[in-house]
Amino acid sequence: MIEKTYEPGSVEGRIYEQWLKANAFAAGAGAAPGADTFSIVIPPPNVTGSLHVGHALNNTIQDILVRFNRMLKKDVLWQPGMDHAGIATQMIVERQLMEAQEPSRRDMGREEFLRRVWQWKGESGGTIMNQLKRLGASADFSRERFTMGENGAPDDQMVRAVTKVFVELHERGLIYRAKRLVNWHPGLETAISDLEVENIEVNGHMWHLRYPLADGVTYEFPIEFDEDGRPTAFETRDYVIVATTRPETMLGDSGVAVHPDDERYASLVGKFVDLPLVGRRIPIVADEYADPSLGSGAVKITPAHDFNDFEVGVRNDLEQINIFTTRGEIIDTAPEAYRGLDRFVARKRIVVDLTALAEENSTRGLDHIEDKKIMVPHDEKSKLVVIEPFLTDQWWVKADVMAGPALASVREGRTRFVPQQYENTYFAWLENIKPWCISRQLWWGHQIPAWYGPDNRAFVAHTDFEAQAAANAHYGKPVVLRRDEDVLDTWFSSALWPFSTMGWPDETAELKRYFPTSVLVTGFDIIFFWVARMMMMSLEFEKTEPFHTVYMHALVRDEKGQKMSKTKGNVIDPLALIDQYGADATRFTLAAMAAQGRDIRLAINRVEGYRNFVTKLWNAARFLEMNECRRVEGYDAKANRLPLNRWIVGATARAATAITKGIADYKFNEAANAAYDFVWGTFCDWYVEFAKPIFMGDDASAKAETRATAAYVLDQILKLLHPFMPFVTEELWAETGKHGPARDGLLMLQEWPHLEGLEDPEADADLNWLLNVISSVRSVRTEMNVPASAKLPLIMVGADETTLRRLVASTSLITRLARLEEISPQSEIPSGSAQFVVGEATWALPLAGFIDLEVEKARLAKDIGKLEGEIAGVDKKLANAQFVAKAPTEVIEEQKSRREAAIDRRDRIGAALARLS
RNA sequence: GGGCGUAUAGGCUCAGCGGGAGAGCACUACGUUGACAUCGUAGGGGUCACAAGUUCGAUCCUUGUUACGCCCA
Repeated sequence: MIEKTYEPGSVEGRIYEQWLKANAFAAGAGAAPGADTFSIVIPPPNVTGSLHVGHALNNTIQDILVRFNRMLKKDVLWQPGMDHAGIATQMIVERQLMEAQEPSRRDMGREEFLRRVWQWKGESGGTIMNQLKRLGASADFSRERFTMGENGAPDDQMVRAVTKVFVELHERGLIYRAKRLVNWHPGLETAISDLEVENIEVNGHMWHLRYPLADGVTYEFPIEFDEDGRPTAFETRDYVIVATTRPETMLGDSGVAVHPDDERYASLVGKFVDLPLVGRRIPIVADEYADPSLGSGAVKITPAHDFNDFEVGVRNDLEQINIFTTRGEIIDTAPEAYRGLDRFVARKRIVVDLTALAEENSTRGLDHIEDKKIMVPHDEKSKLVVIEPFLTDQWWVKADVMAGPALASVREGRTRFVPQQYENTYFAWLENIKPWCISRQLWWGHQIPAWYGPDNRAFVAHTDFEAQAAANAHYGKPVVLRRDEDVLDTWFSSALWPFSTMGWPDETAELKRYFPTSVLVTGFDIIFFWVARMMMMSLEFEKTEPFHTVYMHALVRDEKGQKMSKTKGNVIDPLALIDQYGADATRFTLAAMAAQGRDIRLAINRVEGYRNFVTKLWNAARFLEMNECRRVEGYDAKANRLPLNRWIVGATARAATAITKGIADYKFNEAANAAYDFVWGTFCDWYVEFAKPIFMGDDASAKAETRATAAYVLDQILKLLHPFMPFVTEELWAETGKHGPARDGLLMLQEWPHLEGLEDPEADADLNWLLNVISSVRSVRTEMNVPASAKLPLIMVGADETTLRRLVASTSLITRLARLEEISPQSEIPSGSAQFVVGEATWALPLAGFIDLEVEKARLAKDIGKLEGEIAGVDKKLANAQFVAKAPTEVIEEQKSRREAAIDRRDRIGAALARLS
């Protein structure tokens, strides 16, 4: 017996265990012999992560695709795994050490610290994998991979993959080491990539500083102008004014730049200024970077602490003077007064000191301060720490070179984006890509396979043994090597994910079978971080694209359209949704709202609505069971006699087509809605209602056919809904399997319905007529305020043979569903009746003494008004010679038949109205 | 500043689309109906942001404007 209520909480865990026990998620489970493959690699969630609603959407979509393709009997692999998430994970463990008042990372040393991180990873990392299981994810968890492998050891396959890629890219000249400005995180004391920096606009200031000219040099600076902007008055100055948003960087100034065409300063190029507070003599250079229209037109140049200034410095051979420690404090080579000060403290101190200078001498020190909105680089994760351009030695990937093939793949259609518009985003970034800084000054991650000799020459090699050999050969004697302490950017290893998870660099069977993958499902926010880099790495090492299709799904926002964030407190926890409404309702909601190219505003009431849908399905199945609708061995859906049953199998076929097409086109909302409409709006609302009188009647053969058909259609529904709602469908599959022929296994391994050829236009016409009559009676009853309890007679006038035949076949149905007393064909409409028109016939509900004539007249008049409007519209079109001449004939025919139908209807209703007065 | 996207029911969340404006929620009325009140039946409600253009015909295509969102600088 199917329970009275469906309780997801008690069913889901049990069903999931059954799937696991049956090994139904394993690669190739249920596949037809020799079937095509379908493979997906999961976007590996951070090992520190927990399931948020974005993951829920991402994995719901993957699971729908995977379950669908598995039911198509393909050889399916959904490859799961996690990312070691270098920075995030290291921070978590460091914080734990701090909270437990244990020795810090540096105090305990690298080896012990890493042991602790692995320990933590083993204990509490991977929560998210269990949370994915709650969602119903059918990934092959036996193949779970981690970006750092089992234990991070050099001979671990995942580590070998990274090492091989690094070494070979280095050999090919695509990885190099160089001293460049990087985005430096002074809190974490590591470099980060430009993608991990977020520029945030803040209210800042522009400080205008006077730099005195050296060697007694003066010049004439224009201070008044005529209408045409020509200078009319000058003053003699022995200083230049430079403007900066970061006064503290003046400690590292090594030049002042003016534009080569700026006449005001032409005489100063090649002269020097004495840097205030520091006393350094620095040159004035001409460089096009200086914009004459901004501020005074002269800019201070700090090559070691600004990306633009760095370039200016290189062009003009200016010194690169670093003024910060790795923690963003002023270094000891700076003037004593500032040593050891934090960046922002130093800024204040310098402004104070420059102000003091100005008070002593009005041609020195601070000129003035201007309020200005400025863009400040922040750490993209915390959005709190200001990122510092910092000069260090780092490892870089020549991303611009590798971008070429990655661009070509998409341009030439070997990989396509869905929706396509994201290709533009991809192109725009790859066309302007900058070198990728891949080294991080962390401990948690893939340690860079480079060893340094006594003179700091780097030997890049697969193993220390190999490096040692190379070094010994190079120096001609045994030397002591020191391994690079740094690790690689997390995204370096994630970039290899589609093939490293399949065993690369070993030539495994999986790699051969499942790579390249079929589709990547991910959010657009990691196109650059991940998608583009997987493309580059795969094309470089496997000479093929890692996936044929990239499906980009939307961002999930709250119902007001705001990004969910912990600080805003508007986070919807998918696990809470699953607890409250069930995994199926949660999944169905996400799928139903996943329209392409549009953000999802998740509204709880939608989840509630789809929870109700789960209940509806449950109850329908329960009703069928109660009415002994059992599957029949050898049932043939094409052999039905009753129009009702011929109609429903045809409608099922249409629904199957729509759902199949929706999933295949990545239009999950269309598939979900087609399923919802069919199951609720057609199967439950009409078919089951029509079936009731048959079940209660005594026509044994009709009863048998309808029972068998109902059971058959329910089976199809369970299959069609399974990718969206795996739990409730699997449970009902088992319940309905208790009667009738034995099931051959789990629903998730059944074959997807192929129902072509079941459509039956004749039955459709019969049933549409029936729906129409019943709806019309119901509508009239409501509008006439007829109590639901009142059973009325229905009179039909002017029916043709078809209608009579239909009426004979369906009298009991109509009587029941429209709550009638009896139905009789008559030759005349009784006076005082409410009337309506279906087809050629006019129908009447004799309500004399009961209906309000005026209300009925108004109702009919309103209908006529609508029809008149429609007729007028069509007439106008048909009267237009251009329309008749140019519109396609089928459109014209359609308009004509619409017009006829409307006129016919209007006339009949008009006649009904006339009878009332 | 450059790029991308979105504007559809007097409320909310959203479909759709070159020829007849849709769903769910909310709302109103009714509910003695042997699956389901997590329900049923019916109903009200939109000049599809604004303007111009293309077209026989525009909610849909083009351009512009406005508003909002996102990405990049």
